Amino acid sequence: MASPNTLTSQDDDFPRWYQDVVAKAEMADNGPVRGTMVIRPYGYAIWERMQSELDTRIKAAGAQNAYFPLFIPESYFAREAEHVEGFSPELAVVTHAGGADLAEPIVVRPTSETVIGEFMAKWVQSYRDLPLLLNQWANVVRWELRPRLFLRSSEFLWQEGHTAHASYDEAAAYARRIHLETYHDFIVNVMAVPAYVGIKPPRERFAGAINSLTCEAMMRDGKALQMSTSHELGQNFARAFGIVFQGEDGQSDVCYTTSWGASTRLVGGLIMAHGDDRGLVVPPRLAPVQVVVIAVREDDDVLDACAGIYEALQRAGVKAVIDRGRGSFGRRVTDWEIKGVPLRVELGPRDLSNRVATIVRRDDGTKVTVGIDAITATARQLLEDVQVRLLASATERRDTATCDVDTVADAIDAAQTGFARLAWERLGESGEDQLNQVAVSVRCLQRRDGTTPESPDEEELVAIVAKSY
RNA sequence: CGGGCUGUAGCGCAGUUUGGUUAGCGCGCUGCGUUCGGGACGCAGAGGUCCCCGGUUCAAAUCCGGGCAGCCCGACCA
Repeated sequence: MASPNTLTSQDDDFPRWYQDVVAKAEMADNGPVRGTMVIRPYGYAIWERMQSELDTRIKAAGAQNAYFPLFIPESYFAREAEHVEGFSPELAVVTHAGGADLAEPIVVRPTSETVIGEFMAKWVQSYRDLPLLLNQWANVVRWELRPRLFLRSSEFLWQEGHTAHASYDEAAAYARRIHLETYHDFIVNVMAVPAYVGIKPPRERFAGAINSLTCEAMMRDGKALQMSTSHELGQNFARAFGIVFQGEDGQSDVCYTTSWGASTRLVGGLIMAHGDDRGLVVPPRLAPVQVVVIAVREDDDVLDACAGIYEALQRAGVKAVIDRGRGSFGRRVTDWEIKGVPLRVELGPRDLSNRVATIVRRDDGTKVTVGIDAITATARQLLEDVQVRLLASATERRDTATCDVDTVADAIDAAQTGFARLAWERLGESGEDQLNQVAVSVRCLQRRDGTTPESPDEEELVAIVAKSY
């Protein structure tokens, strides 16, 4: 087994454990439908935890869940010029249904600004209807040229938020709030992945957006992965779809809209940010299973003791499962390691007679022997330690692989192994061209203190430059 | 669409250069037994349109011609 630097499937370095645990390793064998992906139950359990954590934060930001159609009339796309231009090449279009050719082709949604815009126009009449804060959990389809497991599959699951506001400032503030309080908070505090926050340079923006905010993480091979985006759409979509409201003064005005999303790509990001040669490493706050209680042997007394430990853990709010001791010990241990379960409690007859158990950490492999009565307290403390250590070590890896440079040539050089940081005004259009020619791009623009700027026109911005997935 | 490469059992591969009994190996799978404190072992089994079509030949996974599919690097991108 090799390090999980990439999610390619033909490579000698391909970590085979993805296939066992998380997803079907190669894209699903699905005839001419290329690049679809099968997520196995354990991988999906991780995604469900991501959904749950994100959904809580989305609701805290006031948005409500809703659902909109999978099929979108092709004409909707034509209404926003940049949007149609950006998405046309990757649309899957239905031209035939119900045994006949359709009068108008139907697009399988690649994202839902257009349908949701259509409905927002109906729903918004008055300033009293604003802000309208919607979110949907859905699958979308993008016929990408080169699919990649988890990172760019033809079909993927995500959450897409869509909001309409009465003013530019309010819309911008909301996009920023989602960017920081929903996405960045989740990525850092739950996934334990340090992410650079910032805005996209104009050429990297979402098609139709006036500003795109992004969280960019570094994978173990030094490449960048966009973990989430939040877009200020200005009045572009609102004008195209007629999302208009009457203000307190009686005047009609066009709304300002936002959209924002995070996808199953996050599962790929998790694998590549924390995984090691032994398999997945899932941070405790994200883990569907935080502690596995392993019976070293299938023995009644041992099983009783395991059940007691399990119940005590559950009572303390720890997500635990019992491995009941069928099969060889080594094999079972390895299986739990591959799944990245943060802690395992090993208990056998010898331990039982001494009233102790061994707790092993997945992240660094260290073992401690503790009295049976102390297991819950120790486990809770260790879970906290693991969470902290994962973020700290990922941050250290990222920081040592981020170089400050002064020239485009040095940036390209640094981007071969990590990130480069240089003054945005040093780069300019021509610098960006030079980067793009060698598959390097500006991932985001930040202020000098690392915070997210309002626009690319702010003074003294720095560009984070890297190769990306 | 450019540049590389590959199609043989569920998965990973050898065999193809130099055509030759019944097409092999590892993992996985089924059964029985012994095991079980770090990926166990023995024995017995199941499992194949050798990508497709055509040609050469006594004989084709192997040679020739033509297709098709997939993977990797690039353009596109959550």
